[in-house]
Amino acid sequence: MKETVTQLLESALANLQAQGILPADQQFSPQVGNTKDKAHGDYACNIALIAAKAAGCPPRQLAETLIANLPASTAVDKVEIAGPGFINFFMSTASAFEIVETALAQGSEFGRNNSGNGEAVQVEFVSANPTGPLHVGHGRGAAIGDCLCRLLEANGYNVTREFYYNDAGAQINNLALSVQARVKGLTPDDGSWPADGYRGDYIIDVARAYTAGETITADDREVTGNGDEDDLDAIREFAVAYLRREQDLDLRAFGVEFDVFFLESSLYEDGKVEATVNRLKDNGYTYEQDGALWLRTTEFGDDKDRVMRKKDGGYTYFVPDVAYHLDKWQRGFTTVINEQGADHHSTVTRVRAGLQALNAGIPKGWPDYVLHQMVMVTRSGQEVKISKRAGSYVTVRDLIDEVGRDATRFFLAARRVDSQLTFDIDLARSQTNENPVYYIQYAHARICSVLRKLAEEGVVRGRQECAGDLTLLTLDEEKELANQLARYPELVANAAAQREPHHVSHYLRELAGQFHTYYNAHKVLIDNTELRDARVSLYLAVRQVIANGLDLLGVSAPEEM
RNA sequence: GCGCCCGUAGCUCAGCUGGAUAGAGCAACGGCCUUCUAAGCCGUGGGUCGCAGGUUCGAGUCCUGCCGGGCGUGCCA
Repeated sequence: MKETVTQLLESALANLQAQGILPADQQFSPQVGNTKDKAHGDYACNIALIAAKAAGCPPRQLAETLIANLPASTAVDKVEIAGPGFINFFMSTASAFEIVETALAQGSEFGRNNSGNGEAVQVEFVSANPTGPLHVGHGRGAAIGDCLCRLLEANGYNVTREFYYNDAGAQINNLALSVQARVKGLTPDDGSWPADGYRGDYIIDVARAYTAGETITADDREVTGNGDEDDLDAIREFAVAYLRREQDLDLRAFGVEFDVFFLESSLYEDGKVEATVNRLKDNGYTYEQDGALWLRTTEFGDDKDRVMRKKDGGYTYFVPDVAYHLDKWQRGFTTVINEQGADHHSTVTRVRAGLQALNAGIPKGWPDYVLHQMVMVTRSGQEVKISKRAGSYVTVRDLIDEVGRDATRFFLAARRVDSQLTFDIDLARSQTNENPVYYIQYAHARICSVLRKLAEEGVVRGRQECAGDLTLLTLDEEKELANQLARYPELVANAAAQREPHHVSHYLRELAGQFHTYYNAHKVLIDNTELRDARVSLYLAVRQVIANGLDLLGVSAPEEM
């Protein structure tokens, strides 16, 4: 529909260029927008305001000339000039409901497109250290990252979901020491407890399982605890496997599945860290100072140079990070998106600088980053900081157990990534109209309920069956509902292109609201079967779009509440 | 100090990459269930878009400077 208007305008602009009213050597691309006020029609275009200078005449006059040169179209009822020179398009009622047929014909495919053309895209997200249960910040990352993946898939990209495990650094040593201390019966209050040890209760579980000789299966490996309290390597290996399995179970409960779990340790094992270091040295971007090896990241926009190899001989975290991203590049991903907490934003410059210093033909701004801000959890208006199991933070598991998977996912993906998020447990738990998740799901369930009622009357409608005479749909609510459905495909395209998954939940909230309004104002199961069937067709289209949209969020679309 | 992000109704947030009179929801107040699910709907009130400049036909949106909050500023990740 919007495309139709755009095409009409493009053709009119070409006419004006042919007539010499507009310069032929300039490009004019009309931006067609949705109107806020229906007094302004269905679509509006500001091209006359923008091109007025080039035409050398007032915007309104140019708008008039443009309208005179618009090709005739049955889709358009009338065109008006408004304000300083906006061109407002009023679409015909009949054309507005074509979207109902389209949505029903395409079903779960409606809204999807193939603009990605099968291009391989990798999204790395969550990437928590295997040192404890996932916290709510990881949950936000999981919800955003997975929704982004679904959006990219809906645009025809071939998406790989990847989780990077920092299983090789100092934090892991900390973990091993903490578990070892618990194996030896120490508690965090003891004087000999490791300095930066992990104090959460889950360490007790790991220690107990290790002592008991349990066998842990985590992705690519199986590890059995040997119970030896002095074998720190065995403890480390066991603890990492244990927590990886636990994190993966949490993610599955959250409805997120990864294609690749990439281990930092494998970069060392495969010699990729060493190779990266050598390459950086060979390229002349490193120097020795104070017993450490430094990288000249300042040559690539960093504030100061960064240490690569510490005095103690170990590498700082960003060296394997660079090796890892080189590996991503070599695997053929020209588009890579890293979803991370904004508390790690300082790595962005560093990793990109390291990649540039490799001279590997990697583009400057590569890879892309989506950084989400912090999450605060509240209950009864008070901030919640403590989880019994993890100690100092609220876990993803806590939230799933308490408010459910759907609400957790929805709330964590419903806000712009760069604004801080307040997760209100009371709101997420409530089963009233305060809660947008239930509000949207209820719209879906209501439609299903109407279909059941209709079936009781002996009328069975296929979920994608368009029936009735759509020209009988003449109410304002119906046309606006149809217009909202027509926006869905551009929502899918925009949200993916901008990497802004929060648009999905907002769109659905609006669509559900419009539907509830319509539902309450006009009965659908009426005696006039032609009109009834047409309204049911509209209902079915709404149901389909809600289901498709919820699927992008990884939220269920229940048949009844 | 420096870097990144944020500041929109009492609260939680949108604002389609510069457009028309700034929008929702919640909370507050007032209505609607012999009618397809009231987990719903309708109505009312509520704003110097943090402040001050600038850019232009036009700024919540872009630029500069302040103020306030968050995060970072490790030879931690």
